[in-house]
Amino acid sequence: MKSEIEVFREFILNKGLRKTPEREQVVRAVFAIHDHFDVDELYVLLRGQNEKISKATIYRTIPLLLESGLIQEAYFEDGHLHYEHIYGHEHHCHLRCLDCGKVVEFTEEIVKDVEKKVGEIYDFLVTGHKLEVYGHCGKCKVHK
Amino acid sequence: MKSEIEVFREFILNKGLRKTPEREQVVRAVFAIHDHFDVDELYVLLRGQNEKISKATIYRTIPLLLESGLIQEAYFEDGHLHYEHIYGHEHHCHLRCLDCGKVVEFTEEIVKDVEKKVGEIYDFLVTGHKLEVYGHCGKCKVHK
DNA sequence: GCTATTATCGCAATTCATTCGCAATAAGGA
DNA sequence: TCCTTATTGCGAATGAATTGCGATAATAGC
Repeated sequence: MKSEIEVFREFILNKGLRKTPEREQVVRAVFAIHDHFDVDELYVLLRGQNEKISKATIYRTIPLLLESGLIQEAYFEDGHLHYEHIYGHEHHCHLRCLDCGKVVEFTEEIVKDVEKKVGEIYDFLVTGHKLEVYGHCGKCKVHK
Repeated sequence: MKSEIEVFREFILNKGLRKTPEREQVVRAVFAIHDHFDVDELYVLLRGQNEKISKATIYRTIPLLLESGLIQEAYFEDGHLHYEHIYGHEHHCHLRCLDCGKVVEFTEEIVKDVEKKVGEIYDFLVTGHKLEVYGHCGKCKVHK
């Protein structure tokens, strides 16, 4: 299996874009975080490693990572988007606590069937889905 | 079944808040739009009816509508949140075209089972879910 | 109904995420 | 190595959402 950097380089090449150290630093940072992340976390991480990358460059790299399928949007919270890397991971869904914000990942095969069925009914070429289940986690539901 | 205004009045009363014409205008606008909406659309709609409500008031009313269960966040797009009224409507999911942005609503009972199962496994009191399936619609997939 | 209290309103200013303009830099082809 | 131009970093600009504040108006108590 290709590494994320290899996948990214192929993508850059195919698009006729330029291979730059800044972009690859972002790719590495994204895959160094094994959790959901936002732009600011990437920035802090990279700056902490003495990389002098600018936030604008990170913002400009995000769409490339999305388009190349290395990351996806996970959720919108606290006024900004959060992402997660997906390359090399099996697809999963999120279970979120509405009180404390805790997020648990789970996998559910049956949603694949829903994809297929809905795609046929409405004549869509389905490429994916995002399922978020929410409620109150064990700790928080006590107070309800 | 109670009307949305009645539900809202009960909510306001229970919270010890005040019943104001501005808030109720927002409720009416929200239920006059039978589609997804954003704050600006509410503002334009209300202003077009010669209501002199301010945007700040709409922004301050949105959390009340969310908490009372009259509306929910539908998706984040074009840099801002979009909502939809849910009171009196059966739950539905969204099928979105990644190319033209077209959104189709569909219902899928089986997701209820997923909710139940996941809630038991992770000890969550599940209150709902949001499922978005995406891909390319009939018109757009031709060019792929 | 009248008055006092204070929640809510409108407005303008503020905050914060994200985008953009532009001059300097550097990637990659000739 | 040189040339073209994509990309960078910076700071300014944008735009959604929030907030401070004085004015207004909704309720509770009389």
